[in-house]
Amino acid sequence: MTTSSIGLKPVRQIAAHELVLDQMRRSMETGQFSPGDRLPSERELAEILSVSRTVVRAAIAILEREGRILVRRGRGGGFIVQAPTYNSTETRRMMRQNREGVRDAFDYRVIVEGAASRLAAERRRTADLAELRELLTSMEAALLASFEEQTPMKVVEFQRLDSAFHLGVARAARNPSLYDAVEDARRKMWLPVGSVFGRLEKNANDRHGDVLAAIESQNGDLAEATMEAHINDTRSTLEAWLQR
Amino acid sequence: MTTSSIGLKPVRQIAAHELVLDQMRRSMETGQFSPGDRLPSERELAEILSVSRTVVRAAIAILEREGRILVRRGRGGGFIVQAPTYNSTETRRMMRQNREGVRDAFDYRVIVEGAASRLAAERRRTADLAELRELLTSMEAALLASFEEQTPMKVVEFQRLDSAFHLGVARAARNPSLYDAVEDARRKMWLPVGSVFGRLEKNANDRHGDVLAAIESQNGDLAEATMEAHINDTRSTLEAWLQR
DNA sequence: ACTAAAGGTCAAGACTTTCGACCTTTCACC
DNA sequence: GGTGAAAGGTCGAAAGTCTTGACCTTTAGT
Repeated sequence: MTTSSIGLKPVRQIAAHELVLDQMRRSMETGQFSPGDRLPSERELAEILSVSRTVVRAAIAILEREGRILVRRGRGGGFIVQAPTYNSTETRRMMRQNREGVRDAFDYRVIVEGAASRLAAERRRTADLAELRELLTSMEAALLASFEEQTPMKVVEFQRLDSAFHLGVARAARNPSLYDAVEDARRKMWLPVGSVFGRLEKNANDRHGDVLAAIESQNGDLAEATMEAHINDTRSTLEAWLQR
Repeated sequence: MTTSSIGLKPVRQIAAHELVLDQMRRSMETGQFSPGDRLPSERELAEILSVSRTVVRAAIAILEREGRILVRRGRGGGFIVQAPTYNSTETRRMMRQNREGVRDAFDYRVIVEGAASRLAAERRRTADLAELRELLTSMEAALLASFEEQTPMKVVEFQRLDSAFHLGVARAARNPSLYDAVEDARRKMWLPVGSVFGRLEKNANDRHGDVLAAIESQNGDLAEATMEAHINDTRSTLEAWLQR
């Protein structure tokens, strides 16, 4: 008879190149490197990440196959970040088959981002407000620009700023675990989803101003409620898009 | 000139035996194995965790050095879980030097466990209630027993049940990310802290009943508020203990 | 006393990662 | 236009970790 031992699951050792891949993905997704930027050179990356070049190359090879970066040889070459190309039909199909997962992901976002917004209202400093305000104006600009010319590039730029704004709020909450949770929640679901809309809605930026205002006024309840409303707006938009 | 590249941190590859160690610790801390229990045999563990015996042994060796398990050879031998021995003076000193970390950890617990309690109220099924109710009565019994005879063993038993109760609430919320967050929050801070109190307060179980009642009545607001109050009670107790 | 069930040991081989040397491509500058 | 520097590309040896399987030792139960 084997012991039932629920709770002990097989461990999966994570290869060094997978860890590297993860970090590079994250750095691109959080907008540290935008489309067109060059990543640090192979040798620099190996140095920064303290792994061998071999490992860096393994990660790079995967990103290249995915089309996420372009590899150019020779002087002035390097790894150039490409705009992500999502297959919206595919994503939509996947999400339709996983309604429960989508719901859970949004519920989780509402919880952690709502709480982050509340704490941010209580703890924000002047520098936080300045940073968020700047992101807000950049988003306005990006949104307007995107209506004159709807390129994927513009959409990506807006989403990069959107991510930066939400993470900025989380940072202003000054709780490391909570920040990680927010980052995690966004990575898990929002990035693939968000990038699939393809074009921006006119109201995409409406709620951000309200959130910032609530944080500025140090009204925790309001800040939480506004953020929750914002995320639930997005949820509705997504659900409508899934119905279509 | 080196690229600044903030955000790309050195990756640390995690050895298989560390992953195993982690799972074994978790399984003991969440009360799947209590002091006195025998873990599955070396060979079974290797099978269950799909690693080689060598790896299992590496993890076991560490747990043994820490006094967390006792290794007995021969037939009828095995790995026997020991009651954890925390050094309360040491822990207190560490926590005094890290007040901010303690505050953040409690803030995080309030957020995720409060939210879990709310969702649990909305989604709980009959089976959840039965499970929680049973844990509650076991806790009552353990608490009473601990007053007749304050052994470390009794305290550990109560804490095991306490953990099971809180995780049970999180499970009833039926959101995997949130469950992980609750587990994480408890592991990060509460287990070392909780086990350091040394003896149980008479009111240690008072709030659990209220939490369960609120969840039973499907009153989300109340369930959240009660859980928050419970955790903040604990926070106060801990802070008083740190002052002493 | 024997046997089965446990932990303990060892060695060969596979796989991953590191390190260092060298090759090839490309651009910028002279 | 040549040349050098800066990039990616390739290779091979050595070190480290993990797997596998065979075997040893200890101990409790029959």
